[in-house]
Amino acid sequence: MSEVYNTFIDQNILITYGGFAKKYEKGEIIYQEGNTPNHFFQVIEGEVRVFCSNSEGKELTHYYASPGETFGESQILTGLPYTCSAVAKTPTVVIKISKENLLNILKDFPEVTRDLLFSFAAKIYDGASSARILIGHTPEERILQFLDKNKTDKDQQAKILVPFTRQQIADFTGLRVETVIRTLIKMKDDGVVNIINRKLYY
Amino acid sequence: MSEVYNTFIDQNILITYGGFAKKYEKGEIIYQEGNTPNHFFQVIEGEVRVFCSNSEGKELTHYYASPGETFGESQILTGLPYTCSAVAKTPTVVIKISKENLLNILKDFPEVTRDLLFSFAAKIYDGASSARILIGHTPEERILQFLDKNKTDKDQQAKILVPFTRQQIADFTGLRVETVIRTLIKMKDDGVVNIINRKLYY
DNA sequence: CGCTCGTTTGAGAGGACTCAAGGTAGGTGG
DNA sequence: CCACCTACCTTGAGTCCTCTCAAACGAGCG
Repeated sequence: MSEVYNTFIDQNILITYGGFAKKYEKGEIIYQEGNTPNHFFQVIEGEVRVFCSNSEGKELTHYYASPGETFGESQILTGLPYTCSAVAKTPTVVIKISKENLLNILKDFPEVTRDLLFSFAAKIYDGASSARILIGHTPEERILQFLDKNKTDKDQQAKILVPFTRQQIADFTGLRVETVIRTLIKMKDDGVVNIINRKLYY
Repeated sequence: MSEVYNTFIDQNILITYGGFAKKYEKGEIIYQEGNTPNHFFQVIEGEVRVFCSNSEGKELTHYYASPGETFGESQILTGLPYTCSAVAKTPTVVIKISKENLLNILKDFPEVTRDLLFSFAAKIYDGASSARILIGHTPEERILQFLDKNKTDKDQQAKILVPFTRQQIADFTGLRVETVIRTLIKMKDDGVVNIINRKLYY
């Protein structure tokens, strides 16, 4: 997710309005493509991977939700079935709250609605950036888009460590691992990235 | 866009708070990739195409904004530069309002904020669906995703006219026109779609 | 009729994917 | 301290299929 608006709903409010915490083991499914949405989720601890998969079982990562971030918001509000799955990447604690209770919060706390609106705007922006990644038909172009999107400090001249494995980059860009590896090597030769001891710097 | 939440802001409120109408000719650029966002837009008349392009100049359509729909919301709220361009597809009238004025509306009208929140949720959902289209590595899979997404009545058994040209489908799916055409012909032979007099039915 | 836009067909090349196998690092347990 | 295991990274060869470029056809419109 974009780091600009990392807004979230006050935990106390969530609990007061019927929200409850739930723990998930690593790898446990929180919800699955096709399911009917019942809850709004906010991460307290751990990390959640939200992704969708195509017919061949290839998976595209949409984003990782970290503590403080929400996920599954668009589905709970639209009521449309999940088009993505959410899986705990690490042992994770989330607060779940039903749609009805969430709507009560929105009614009683205009500032929460406002915060959420900004958070949603960031998600839309993020989604559009993801689409940008997926159209670049050159692997290099896709990877570059991905790296740029995830570069926290855009002005940083020095190359910094990219905290993703080749496989994760592949899952974000819709490429195969082998293609990512081969392309990164080419990019290293061109001086675009550094690879030191298998670690990637950009 | 998804048709579920076609919410928009009351025109009178927009005008009262400093919004103003502006006319664009067909093909005129409303904003461009890289620009700094200054306004929030709502379509009154006509149709606006929002798209981004890659280095080769290939364009990916994100969505068409019809009367009543908003666009460029995520950028005005996040303040991040445009990653897409918006162009009037037909002669178009939009209402523009500055960020400052928009924020005043949000402050004074909680229900507008709420409506916008739902509208944003639909946009996020829509964006995720677009990503789904782009990962299908078979052209048929991509086109099918696209057709399903745009099928208004999901339960409709009879095939209905698809109101998009081959080129438009190509721009939505990230494929080339020729590929779309060849794939559609194959899909016709398989009975998935109908093509009568060059018109596509699904 | 002539223009324009959309559709269609053909032939060819490039490149990402696929499958298969091997290499490397970091962590765990004896 | 070493052997093992697992997850990640790397390399190779071959196939398939989309893109590319080029050309032409069809329909709608003034």
